[in-house]
Parts: sequence; structure tokens; C-alpha cells
Amino acid sequence: MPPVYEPKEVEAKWYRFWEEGKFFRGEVDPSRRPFCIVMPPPNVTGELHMGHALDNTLQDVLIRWRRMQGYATLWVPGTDHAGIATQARVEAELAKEGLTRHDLGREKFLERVWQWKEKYGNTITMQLRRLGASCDWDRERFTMDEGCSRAVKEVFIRLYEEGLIYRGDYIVNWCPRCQTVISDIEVEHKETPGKLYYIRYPLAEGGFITIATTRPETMLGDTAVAVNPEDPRYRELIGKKAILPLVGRELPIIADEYVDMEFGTGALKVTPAHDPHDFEIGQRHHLPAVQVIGFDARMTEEAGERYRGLDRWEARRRVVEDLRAQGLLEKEEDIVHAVGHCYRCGEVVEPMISKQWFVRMKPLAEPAVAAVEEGRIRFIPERFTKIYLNWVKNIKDWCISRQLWWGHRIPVWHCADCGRSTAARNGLDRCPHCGSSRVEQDPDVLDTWFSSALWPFSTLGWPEVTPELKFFYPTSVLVTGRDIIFFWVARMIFMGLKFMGDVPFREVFIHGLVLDALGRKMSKSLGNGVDPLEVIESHGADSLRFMLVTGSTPGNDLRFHFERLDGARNFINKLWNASRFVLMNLDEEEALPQLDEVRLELVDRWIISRLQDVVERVTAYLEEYELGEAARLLYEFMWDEFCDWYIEMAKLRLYGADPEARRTAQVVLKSVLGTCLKLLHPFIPFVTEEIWHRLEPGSAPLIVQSWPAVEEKRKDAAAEAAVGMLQEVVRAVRHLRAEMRVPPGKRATVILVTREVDKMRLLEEHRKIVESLVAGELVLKEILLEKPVNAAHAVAAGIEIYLPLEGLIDVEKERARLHKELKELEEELSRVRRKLDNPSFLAKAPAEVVAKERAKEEELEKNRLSLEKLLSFLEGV
RNA sequence: GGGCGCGUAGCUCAGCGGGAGAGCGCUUGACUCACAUUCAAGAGGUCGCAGGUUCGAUCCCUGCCGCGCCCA
Repeated sequence: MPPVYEPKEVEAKWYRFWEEGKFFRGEVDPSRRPFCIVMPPPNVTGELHMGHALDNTLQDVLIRWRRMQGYATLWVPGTDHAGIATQARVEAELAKEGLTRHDLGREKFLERVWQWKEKYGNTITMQLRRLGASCDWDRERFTMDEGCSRAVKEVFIRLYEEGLIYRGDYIVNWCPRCQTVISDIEVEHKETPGKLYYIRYPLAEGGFITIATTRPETMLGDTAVAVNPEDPRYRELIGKKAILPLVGRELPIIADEYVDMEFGTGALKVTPAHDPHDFEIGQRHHLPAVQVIGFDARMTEEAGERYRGLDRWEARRRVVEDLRAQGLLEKEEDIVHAVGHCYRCGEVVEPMISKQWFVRMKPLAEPAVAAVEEGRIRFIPERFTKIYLNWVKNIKDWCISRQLWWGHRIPVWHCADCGRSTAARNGLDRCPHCGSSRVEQDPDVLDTWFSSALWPFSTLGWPEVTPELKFFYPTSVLVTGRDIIFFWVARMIFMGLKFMGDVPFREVFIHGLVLDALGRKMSKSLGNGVDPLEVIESHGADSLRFMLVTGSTPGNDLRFHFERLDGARNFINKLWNASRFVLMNLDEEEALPQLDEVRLELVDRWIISRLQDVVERVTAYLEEYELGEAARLLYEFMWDEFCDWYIEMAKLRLYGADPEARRTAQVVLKSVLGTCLKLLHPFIPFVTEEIWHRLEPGSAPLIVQSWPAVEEKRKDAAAEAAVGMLQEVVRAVRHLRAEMRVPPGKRATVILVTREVDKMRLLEEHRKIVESLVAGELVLKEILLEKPVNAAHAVAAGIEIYLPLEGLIDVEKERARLHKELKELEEELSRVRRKLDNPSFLAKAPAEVVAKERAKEEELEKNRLSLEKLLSFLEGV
């Protein structure tokens, strides 16, 4: 066993072992309780980034833990077809050949995309394997595979037939670069500096009204001017006409409560074709919509001769120039306002009226609200409940059509003769209304999120009623980032309720984002992303996983620091070496007895008792989704208590002459280590599996070992208190040695004085252990007759400690040191006493707390007396 | 404008009603027979500010300041 753990080969070996051995397989088994997670499907085009690494590590921890607990676990992996992203990727490839998708035509283009998917689509799933994800690859799904496609069609048609899907002219967000509509939540509003232009619109009867706008180019499409009905400044103008500059159109001046009297001049130009609010005003007042910006973001015919064909930004400049020339530009102000950008490509979106498909959300949202309000779905952390509810309660209809080729094509056929539309599961070659054969399928595809919304049941076989669906639905928990609560979580909830009649998952475990060391979002454009695969190469997957888990608190973001990664690697190396130590000290030929068959010593009972506490708390933390706390607790136990104390204390017996004592130490070391491996396995599966097989050759792999249970009878408060006392003494002596610069190699004599018999006996019985830990020889006395002249002094656990030194000690310094300690002690003592002197504390605080304070007082008082005695010795010198 | 989160040791962050914690960094010492990816010892904090509730507040409530995110 090498002294430094080398993850590379170990990880590859065990992953192959697990996968080929079908240990990830999720089976329907009614004799066991189900535990199921569906993986948020990463984009097929994608490569693993830190967000995926975190998300999947958390899921894997939960799955591995539940698997060890004996649940029938299923973790369904898969990928998302990612409409825009994938299509863009393939189009870029075509562009290199000088082709566009239109050159190929729809069918050929789709063939290309499928080819591309076959070639590159498994990159990310290979990377998930590197991470150690124990998902059931035999059940891997793709949002455009046959089953998912069937589910999508079925859902669409049922919603359509119920009238919950409609097609209509509506204002939507158009991305001129992606050449498709995008939904409201795909628009990112960014604070952007701009200008607020004040423009005079002449009134038909003379004079003018000044409006303020950030988008003067859209004025060419104005069809009204609106003011607030409450606004006294404009009350008389309502119903009058204004003349649209540059165009000459007459605009009615209308009253609408939407208008903010405080903003600008309180008068608003209304462009129903290019602003969502104006669109609504237009609907309320039956205003015409004039489209002046086209789908290519250039001005249309309607914009007039002078502007037609100009790009929208150029048009803005021209319009402003022309207004200024005509003296109609009153002023411009600098302003910061929110501008909508396409979340995919960053282009400024253009609100545009077009014919699109929508899902009527109200009837679907109501049950989705109820499910969460009634607690049938629980968010962790709880605060995300509010964020979710707030969104679902204010939900607007969902625009689901996309002007793309790659995706689920809308299963509706339009008849060129009678003009009617028909939804059909299996295609259509004749119009069922008029019999015409001039039917054509709607060219649009569905929003990618439409298919992901069905993921929890489409992956389990729906619309078939499969045994998997019956057994594993509702799934147990959804683990995902807080950035896609709206995109995905909410939609799965209403789709699940609608089509399965039950929630898709019982709990939603939300985590934050992985940020760079400076707290910025990792992004391609910033180039500040850290590649998980590189990290796995350099530090191992276990280190990455451990770092991500220990660094995260539910719902909070986490910064990626390489120092923390080193820390995780060091911990794994520590575990490796502790195991190496244990293995080196086992006798291979000899079978060890069981824990019950050996006579345990105090320190054995102590570490085993401490372990019970760890088992209990780690399990409780996992139940509460406090994965970070669980991992941190294991880190501390392993490193501090097991390595730094127990192993050191066990060495004496291992290297000693008593074979029975040696065997006992071996049994305890092996047993505690084994339990630790089990507890650590969900977090760092590779290294633990590797060690396990060295520790327990021939036994079942760790991945299917059962999760440790707390053994109440192994809890031993007395042992914990006793060892706690020994530790206190050891620490005090070490402190003295360091303070007095006694070289570490030098064996020193240490005099311990106490009149308490049980402490004396304890020290007597563990003399060897203490001696080895302090590298000295103990002299135990009930009372000290002669004052040690040249000695350093300390007090711990009510025991006086003398460390005789060879040369003369600096009495002044020693006295000062003890005085300082005494002062600190007295301060604490008086704080405790103040509490105990307070009658209302005694009356109102729980008895337990009072007892604790009393015990503390007693202890402090003992130490104070001893310290004073030591000081009086020094005064006498 | 509304909502949410964060402000704790030099840095990064846990803890969140009864003794201020960790890792890194720093100081001192040690290649001690599992590990220098180590060991031992130590320094370092008015737990953002101001009120309130409580026997007791870093933790609960209110207000304020600063930073970040989401929604409009």
C-alpha cells in the first residue's frame, strides 16, 4: 500500500466493477421501500461543469446512503435535447461547410442533428461516470427518445383537446439572433445604461404633449398616447388627438391606469406591436398594432420609406436625429433601465406580435399551488416555498412553440382548404373536417422544457402504466439548483398533478450555484469556470465530491477555492494512511474475534461510544439534507478522534508484548474503521470501496453494505468523561513542554498531584498511555510534600501538574504566566457565579442548564485553588 | 418598487437561544517506527450597527447600513 493515495486507477477500477456488476440497478421490489430520484437531465450538447458536479454529487450521496439503508433505490439518468443549444451547435458546424440548415432542408438537417447527438451526446454521461454517479445506466433516457416523444404527444393532445392549449396572436419575446420566440422566463433582465428621450407630440388643436421613452424608434408604430386618468395635468386632453411626429398619424389620447404619473412626463406613447404593456393597453382600448420592426430586427415597410430596412439601433439614431432637427426633442436624460436579453445568446430581445402556441396556465397552476401549500411537496430549505408560490400564483400563459427544427414537433395539422387545425397522435394525411388532403403539420416545435416537465413520469414509462411507474412514482426527492425552480420544478409539479394525479416528488432539495473564488458566476464568457474533469484528474473524484459537499449549505451558493480542494484531498490521504496503519497492524494469518468477544479497555469503550454518537448524528443530518454537516462531522471524527487520539493510544498495545491486548486493539481499530468507511462511502465512494476490500477481503462490496445502526449499549458516558480527563491532562502537559521549550525528543518527568482517588486511579491505570502521549514519565502523588524548585506549573481537570526543568526557571516569568491563567480562570468563574447568583436564572432556566453551570463552577473552583497553591509555592521561592 | 439571501478570526465559511468554531494563512517547534497531502503547541473575534423580547441573544423581533441574487 503506497503512502500516498493515487485515485486514478482506483476510481476507474471500482466504477467499472460497480457498473458491470449492476450495483446501480434499480429494481421494483415491493418488499422494500422505494427511493427514487430522477436526474435533472443535462444538455446533450453539454460538458460537465461544476454545477452538474455539485448537483449530481448531492444526488449520489443520497442514493448511495439510501441504498445502504436497504431501500429499493432507483436513480434515473438521462439527457435533454436542448432545442436551441443543440440546433445552434449543428448549425455552426454546417456554417463551416458554408451551409445553412435551409440548404439541407428540414429532414436532412434533423438527420445531421441525430448524427451529431450519436457522436457527441454521450460525452456528459461519460463524465458523470467519472464523478462516481451511481445511477442506473440501463434506464438512461433522452428527452427525444421514443418513449418521451410519445409522452409529449399524449400530453399535448390531451391538453389541446381540453382546450388548455391554444394558438393565438400575442406579444412574445423574439430573439432576432436565435430566430425564435422564447418564453418569459427565458428573458434575462439586465440593468443597462440608456437614455430617456423627451419627445413633443403636437396636438391636433395646437400645443403639444411631451412623452418620455427609452425606445424612440418604436414611435413609428405608435397608435395612441396614454395618460393616467387621475392625472390633473392631462385630464383635459383625454379624448383629444395628437399628431405622431415623423409619421403624421393621428393618435388618440387615452386614459389608462397602467400609466405611472411619476415616470417621465406622465404621458406614455403606446406601441402595441413592440411592448408587452402597450400590447395590453392596446387590447383594452382596441388600438391597432403597427409592426415597425421585423423578425430580423430591421425596420419594416410600415416604418416608412426613410427608415425601412434599417437595423433597430440605427433606426433609433436616425429617429432621434430627425426629431432634433424638427425641434421636437425636448431633452434626453441618462437612465439605467432593465433591458431584456436572450438567456441563450445574450441578444436584446424584441417584443413582437406573432402567432404562437400557449398553455393556459390558470387551471394547471391552482393544484400546483395547493400541493405545496398543503405540504404534499416540501422545499428544502423552506424559504424556497415562498419563491415558488409567488411565481406560480402570478403565472402567465406559457408560450410553448419555438421556431426551430430540433425538438418535438407540434402534433397539429392545418388544412389549407377549410383552415381548420387538428391534433393527431399518429399523423394525418386527410383533413377530418373537410376531407382535403392539403394538410400540413405545424412547422414549430415545442419548448424544450415541455418535455422536461414530463421527466419524472415519462422516464418511468408513462403513458404505459408500468410496474416502475406504479412503484417509484411519486419520486422521493428532486435535487436541483435554485436557478431553475421556475423553468423546471414548477412545470414538473403541474404536469405531474395533471397527468399522474399526484405530485412528481415529495421533496425538493435546492442547492445554490458554484461561484468562482471571487464570488462570480462561472461562465464561458468570463472564462472563470473550473473544469471538474481537470479537478478529477489532479485531485480525484472523491476530493472534488468531498469539497463540494463540505463546502455547501442547503440553498446557499458556494465559492470554489483550490485550497479547499487540497484540504479534501488531504483528508482522503489521511483516511488512506489511517487505513494503511490499521492494515499494517493486523495479522493476516489470524482471524480476529468479534467486538463482543474481547475485553475492551477504557479507550476502546471511549472511541466506540464516540462512534455511536457519530453514527447517530450523521444519519440525522442526512435525513435533514444537511449533507455538509454530516461530512464535516465525519472529517472531524476521523481526523481528530480516531487518528490523533485513538490510533496513538492503541499503538502501545499494538507494539506491546501482550497478545490479548494487541488483539483487542486490532479488533477495535478494524471495527471502527469499517464503520467509518461505511459512513463515508456515500461521500467518497471510490477510496472507501478500495480500502474496504483490503480490510474485508472477500466480503460484499461496500456499496451494498448496510448502513451502520446506533448501538445504544455501546454508548458509554463514563468512558467519554474519563478519556476527556486524560486528554485534558495530556494537552496541559504538552502545552507546558512547548511553553518551556523542552525538546520533543527529550523524555521529561511530569508530576501529577491530586487527592481525588478516582482520578488518581484513572491516571495510574493509564499511566503508560499518558506517558506515551506526553513523551515523559509520570510521578503520581496525592500530596506534594516538597515544593519542586525548578518546575513549570499548570492545572488541568483539577489536577496539579509540575514539569521539573533542568536549568533554573525564570520565576518571574512563570509567576506572570500563572497569574494570567488565574485571571482568566477567575473571570470565567465569576461569570458562572453571576449566573448562579441570579434567582430568576435558577427559577426559570431548565434544571439541566443549571446543573451544568454548577458542575462548571465546581471544576473551575478546583482549578482555581490548585493554581493559587502553585502560585504560593512560587511566592515562597 | 417588491421578495430573498448574506454580513462571525487576516481569507473562505460552518454554527443560529445557555461554554465563540473549522479549514487555509500566520507564529513556534518536530522528517516521532500510517501519513511532512504530517504531528505538537500557539496568537488572532465588541459574531455589521442601534434598539427590543428573554433569567440569558452571534442565534428570535424591529429599524438602519453594506454586499449579492431573483422578480416587476
